[in-house]
Amino acid sequence: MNAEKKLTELKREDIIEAAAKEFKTSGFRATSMDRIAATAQVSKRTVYNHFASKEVLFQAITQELCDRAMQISEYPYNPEIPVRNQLQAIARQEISLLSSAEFLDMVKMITSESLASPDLTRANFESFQDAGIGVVKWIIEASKDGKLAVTNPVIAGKQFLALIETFALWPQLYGVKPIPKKEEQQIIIDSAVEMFLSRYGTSE
Amino acid sequence: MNAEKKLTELKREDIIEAAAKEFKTSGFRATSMDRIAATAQVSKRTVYNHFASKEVLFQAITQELCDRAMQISEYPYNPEIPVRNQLQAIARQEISLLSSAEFLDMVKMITSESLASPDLTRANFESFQDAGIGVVKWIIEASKDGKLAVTNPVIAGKQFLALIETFALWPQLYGVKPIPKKEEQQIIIDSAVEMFLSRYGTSE
DNA sequence: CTAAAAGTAAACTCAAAAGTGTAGTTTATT
DNA sequence: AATAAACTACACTTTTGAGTTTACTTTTAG
Repeated sequence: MNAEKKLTELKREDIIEAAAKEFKTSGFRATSMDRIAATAQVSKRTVYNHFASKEVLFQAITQELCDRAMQISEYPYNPEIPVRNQLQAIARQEISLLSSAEFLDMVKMITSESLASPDLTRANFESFQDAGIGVVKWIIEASKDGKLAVTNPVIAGKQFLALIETFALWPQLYGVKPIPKKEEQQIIIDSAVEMFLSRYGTSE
Repeated sequence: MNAEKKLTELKREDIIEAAAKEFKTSGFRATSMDRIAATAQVSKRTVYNHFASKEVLFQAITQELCDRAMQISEYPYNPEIPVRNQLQAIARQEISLLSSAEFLDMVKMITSESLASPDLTRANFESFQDAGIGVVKWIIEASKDGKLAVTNPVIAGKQFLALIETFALWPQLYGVKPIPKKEEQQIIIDSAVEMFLSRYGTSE
């Protein structure tokens, strides 16, 4: 009787799924364990049998979402392709991450909690810290190859991401603007790449 | 017996001051009315005599802080001064706003609440919306004067602010970095101005 | 001086929500 | 079939915090 997953595993998944949904829509404090149990269609006691406390459950979820969202950001430099094209590709990649509802929900969730209780989300920030590192590496390689004139790659990397985030992350985080559509994304990409290359591009 | 302010006015100010302090450090939900009363050295009943509810008190405070923080952002264009210098002045002004602990506390406060309950802080966003408008106006004037080659002033304005905020606002909001010191501020200003002019500067 | 207006302390109601204990039921394993 | 492990319903304790009531004191204004 083990063709399917064991009951206890199924329950655990139900709980995680329900909690993720509730935390995303309402945040940590506004979500009660009773509600999570109800949504998961599971006894509250079962929730506590799997997760010792609300905080443990929250961290389990954010950490998993965080890891999943962050793993897509290595950009190998390729000397055969013009830097402009590579930059566009990087920007496209970044913007597609920012434009996923899942990512945005996670940022909201973590932001709203981190401001109130920094300890709860400290682990997540370690992930975020390294978010821009892929771009920086790429910039260093491109500079070595003489295709960019960058003296401070970390600053340059942040600038590049800032030019994207100011249109495709912060306004959405505050609910001021919806996630940009394809054409808007293209405008954002072009404006960022154009500015970056104006500043740091060489001959080309 | 009216040489000084009336008692009731003093009490009201004490309450506002205490509430502002508590909301700033702990946010809306984590701050209790008992605590505000204690900090203000006032009876809890007195708090409720002045402010009908916690929300009313919160909105009174954020709105005032918001108005105060936002009024400093008109940048008249001056054709006699090189655009580079004017841009530096604008950047300095912006960064000095972002670098005030008061402003940052307010952003934290409003952010953490707005993500959990958007209604509570909707009024504040109207103020924020117009934050970048002074820069945009300046860019338009400078373009008319032929000193900048900008096709979309709104985008350009956002980009300029983004280049500052990515170093002097977002990291501080998330508690990752402290408010930048004078020398760091200068680096931020220079990097933003340099990039902006590389992209949009004319002859010069 | 006196009445009204405002403040005070402390006990109170009420609701929400975290987490626990228990007794009984279902599922899995041997 | 029997036993252990997991789940369930539900009652329970405890804490926290918003907002109120009450009985009393202080301040202000006529």
